[in-house]
Amino acid sequence: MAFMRKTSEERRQEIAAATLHIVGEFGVEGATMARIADAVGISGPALYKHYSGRTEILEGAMDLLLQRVVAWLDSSTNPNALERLRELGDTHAATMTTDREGVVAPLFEFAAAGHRSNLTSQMAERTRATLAKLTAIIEEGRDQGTIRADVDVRLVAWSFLGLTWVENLAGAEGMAEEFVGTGVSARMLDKILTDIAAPGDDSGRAHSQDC
Amino acid sequence: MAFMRKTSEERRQEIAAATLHIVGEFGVEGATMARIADAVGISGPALYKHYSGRTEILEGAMDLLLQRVVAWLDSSTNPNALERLRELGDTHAATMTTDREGVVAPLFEFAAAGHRSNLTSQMAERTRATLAKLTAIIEEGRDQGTIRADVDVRLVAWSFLGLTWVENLAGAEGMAEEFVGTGVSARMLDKILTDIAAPGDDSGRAHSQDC
Amino acid sequence: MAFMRKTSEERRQEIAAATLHIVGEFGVEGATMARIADAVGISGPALYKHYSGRTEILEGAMDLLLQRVVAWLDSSTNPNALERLRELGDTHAATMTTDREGVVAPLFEFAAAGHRSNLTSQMAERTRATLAKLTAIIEEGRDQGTIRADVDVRLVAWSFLGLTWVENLAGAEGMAEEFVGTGVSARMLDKILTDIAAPGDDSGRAHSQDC
Amino acid sequence: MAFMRKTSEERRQEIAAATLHIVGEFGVEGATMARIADAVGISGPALYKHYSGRTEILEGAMDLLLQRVVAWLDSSTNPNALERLRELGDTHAATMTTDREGVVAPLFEFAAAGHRSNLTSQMAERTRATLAKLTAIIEEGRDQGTIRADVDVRLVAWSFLGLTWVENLAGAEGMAEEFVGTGVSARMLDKILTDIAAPGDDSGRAHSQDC
DNA sequence: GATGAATGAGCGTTCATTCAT
DNA sequence: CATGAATGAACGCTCATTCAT
Repeated sequence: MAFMRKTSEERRQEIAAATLHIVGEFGVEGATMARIADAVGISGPALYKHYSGRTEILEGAMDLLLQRVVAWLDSSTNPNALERLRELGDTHAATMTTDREGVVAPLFEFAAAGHRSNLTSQMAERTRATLAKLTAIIEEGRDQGTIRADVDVRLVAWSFLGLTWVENLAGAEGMAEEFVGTGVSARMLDKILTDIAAPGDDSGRAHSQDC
Repeated sequence: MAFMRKTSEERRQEIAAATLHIVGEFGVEGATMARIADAVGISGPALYKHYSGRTEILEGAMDLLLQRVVAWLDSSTNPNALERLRELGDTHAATMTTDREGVVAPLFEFAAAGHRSNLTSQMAERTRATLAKLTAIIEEGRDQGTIRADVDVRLVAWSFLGLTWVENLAGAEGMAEEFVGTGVSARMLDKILTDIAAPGDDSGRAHSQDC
Repeated sequence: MAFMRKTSEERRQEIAAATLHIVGEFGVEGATMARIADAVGISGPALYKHYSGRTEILEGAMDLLLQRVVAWLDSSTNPNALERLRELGDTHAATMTTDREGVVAPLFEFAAAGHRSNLTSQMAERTRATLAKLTAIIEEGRDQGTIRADVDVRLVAWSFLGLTWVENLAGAEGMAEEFVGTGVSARMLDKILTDIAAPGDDSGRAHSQDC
Repeated sequence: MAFMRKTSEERRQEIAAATLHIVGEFGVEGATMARIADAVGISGPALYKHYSGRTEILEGAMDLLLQRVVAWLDSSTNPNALERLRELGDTHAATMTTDREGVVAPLFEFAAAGHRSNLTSQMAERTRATLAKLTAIIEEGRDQGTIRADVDVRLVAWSFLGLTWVENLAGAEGMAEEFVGTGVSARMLDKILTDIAAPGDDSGRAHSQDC
């Protein structure tokens, strides 16, 4: 049990996951081969049996990250698109405190490192994919009548995505408590959703009172 | 106060400024002593005559950054607080393309690096100062009647600050064109301001149509 | 002798041959286990089933090389010893351009690496064998009257061997064209042979004019 | 005395010399940064204060080598060109046993490594320079009447250079004793010089008896 | 008081070799 | 018995920092 040899695919996943965690904790540049190897429990050069080099490991970590983001976006099966958005927002805010290193932290680190490493294009691509997914949800809501017809879809998608970013940044700056904990973040989400909720639909927990 | 003591102080400023620029271009971890010394024109260990080490230099750079942020917040002298917010937002969006390295880029880099260097607390402090300043402006607007009385001041301050953050992150991810260039960012700003504009006040360039 | 025992022996030969080629192309230090395994088509530690380690593989390659050198020395069956020497010289110069990797290149590489690996003694042995063979040819020529009786046999043997070495070194330095291509090498061979040709024997294509 | 700081130029020379020696002993690929640093008495990365990297160190070593070769070629001031050649040959054979690592060994190693590293062109250039210098000496001898007029200058130059190469290779193969020690090398030099000596000139110590 | 020399820690990577499977 | 996983040593190189000068 102690010194079990793992198969390559297991190891690859293990390495990617460990790297993702390390990126979340120490940043992309802090994700050194030694730290990764240490986290996996193997020794330095052994990483090269599973990946061709550090870059490929980082790419593998990004792939895993992407999967997790997709999983997040698919995590809500609520048929009501507006409700779905709210649940996504709630989930994101929740993971800010429960599993930062798993998704939001590395996501942010990759984005931050993006314009220096050559990972930029990949991150931009991923971001666009996320935007597209959000856009699709909003349009679905518009079609099903839960979201107002005159809504600026791109504006809303960016607002939603932006909110998650700000949560991340606040977390990175050690202000998660002040932004998320005190409910500011939740009120911002509420505002976004209330503003786009179709009249008569009470999916949004609160309503803008007089508009 | 002393006569020629300024030489050293000038050098400190020079070093801080150079460091800030380098941080904007290469990130916090890319701000190596060699690069800084090179940019200042002195070379190598001479930096230790003015600062006790790399950390202190970075702190000095952050101090300078803070000054610049304050200068930005004070850059508009418009008596109308609502208008002032709009001008600040416009200025930020503008500097995204004109002088990224000067303020927004290093600001973002410091925030990004924050939670692993020991600069976090300082950044949080700076962020709180900015929030306080924004809060003051909003309250001023409320008092002068240009901003609605029932506005959630903290929510608005965070929304405004968050918008600048998202602009930065979009820029870092190479998506400035898609977010700022296509006007999404401007529409988000407009939405924030329109929502808080006192009825009858037309400081906001556009109005939400039916509210 | 055994029936299917040849498989292993074949593999050994295969490995030795591949190694020889690699040594010719990348040098002794460039003959890595990975490259050898790759060339043979098996991969990695399988080599240890046939050889005890890298050193033994290199020794195996040298053995094969020795065989090939012997084959070269035996390649001419011309009964006239003087002619035989000329043919050997011509063959060597020819292989410089046609099959460098097969013999001359690895031969040179092993010689070059000799004094730091522990292969030196083997190479010296091989060299002595070659010298002995050349000596035998020269003495045979002397006995059959095609080579002058008063010739300094060791001097001639070394001169001949030295010429092949210089051809190799010139090739290694990228000066094959200047040394072999322009006929300098051929004239040196001619000079050696003319000087030792017995008077009246016209085996040498040219004659020293005034002796 | 113990920890004296050396000036850069001293160190550069020191490093080049040490590298040359190491190349002579361990080959070009064996000239590792650690070994060089060790030989100089400084520690690894300190080398980068004087050279930009390993390649530049190797080039520096080659420069030094070139100087030494030139010094060798200029070491004889004998007005008689034929005598000069003999003295050069004698000196070379002598250094084979007295200071192998200083010149001949590294010279050979660089030549041997040449076709793999990108030092080839430099070595070829150096070789051509040496050939040119030898050619000049031979032509000078022809003009002054100590060397026969009908001599093939290029052939002689290559023969002479080739002899030094063979001495080197023999040394590398551990056969210096058999080639140089027993006088074979000296007789080869004698033969070259005797063959080109102008009739009546007895600069050559020995004469071929009957030609 | 500024500089050049030097260092120790650490980086990503390669290689010959071992061992469980 | 051949392979894939793993390792320890070593490689060239970068960096923040110290210290003699």
